[in-house]
Amino acid sequence: MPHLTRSRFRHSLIAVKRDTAGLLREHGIQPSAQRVAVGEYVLFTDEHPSADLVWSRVRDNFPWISRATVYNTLNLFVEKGLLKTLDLADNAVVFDPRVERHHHFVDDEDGSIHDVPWEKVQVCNIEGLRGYQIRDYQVVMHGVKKKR
Amino acid sequence: MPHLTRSRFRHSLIAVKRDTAGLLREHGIQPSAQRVAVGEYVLFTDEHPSADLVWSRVRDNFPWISRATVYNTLNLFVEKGLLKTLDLADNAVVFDPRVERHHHFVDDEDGSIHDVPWEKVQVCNIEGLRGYQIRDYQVVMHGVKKKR
DNA sequence: ATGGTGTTTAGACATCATCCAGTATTGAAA
DNA sequence: TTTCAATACTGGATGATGTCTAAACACCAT
Repeated sequence: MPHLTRSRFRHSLIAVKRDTAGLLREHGIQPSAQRVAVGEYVLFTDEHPSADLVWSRVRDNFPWISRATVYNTLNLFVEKGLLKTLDLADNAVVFDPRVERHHHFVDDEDGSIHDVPWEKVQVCNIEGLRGYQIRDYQVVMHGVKKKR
Repeated sequence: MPHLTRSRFRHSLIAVKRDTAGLLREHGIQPSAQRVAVGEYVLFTDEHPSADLVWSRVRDNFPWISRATVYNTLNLFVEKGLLKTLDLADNAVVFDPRVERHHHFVDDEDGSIHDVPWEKVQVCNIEGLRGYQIRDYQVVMHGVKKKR
């Protein structure tokens, strides 16, 4: 299961920063300076950023990068399987570097999005649905984080 | 269960068209001509329209209605519980007059959205999730409609 | 008629995302 | 190392989506 392995690898902080370029190359992407800069942020964040948030974050270290490049790069990463897009709330697309299956919880107070591991929740009878060829599915939950 | 009853009522074609105004009034909305025109389309459609599609559809019968009025009316309907918004795909908010719980299937080929009845699919162990206070949830499926 | 409340309107504005044409960079071949 | 073709980057234009505002309008009670 290459995806799971890849993901675990990416999330182990030690091996990560120094090899973003290699990661891009493995996915058939020429690692330009701009793409590495975008990748170093977006492939390792868990804040589910919008495209413009990515732009803003990357400019902290790379002030001259253009908006079009960030959008192009994000779309390229999605096409090559490094990112997924989520359409969950706020009529804004956000990006998620966890490409393996998981569910999502949306905090309606602050709009934050949280990953819920695939095993925590089960969906039953979905194979029995007539008329649809299901390629992917997830549970989307809305609510608020518990105070504790 | 007032919601289910209300919904079934609304979807029974006979009782419907002649009483959109009454329906609005029951929900605390002054039924102006524009609001009734919007309601007669959006409260009985199953095509999950975006705001601008609503505008376009309503203008067929009501050519002088303004865009702002359609947006205002849709937001008012959501606030008063006649509609729900969905953020499922295509970075555009769409509206759904089925306010009772149900799931959604998104056709990735043509972008169409289909309602899946609540009973067809079950979600297990969702109450056991720690850290989240869940107010609402649904299963979102992606794929293609079966040819048949 | 008058005034008050609430609604509608057109257009301005803001944001999100893509497209385009010119420029720069890169990698491979000579 | 130089050249060239392919690829990538850039700023600005464009389009789509959504909100806001101020003025006009409609309706109702006085």
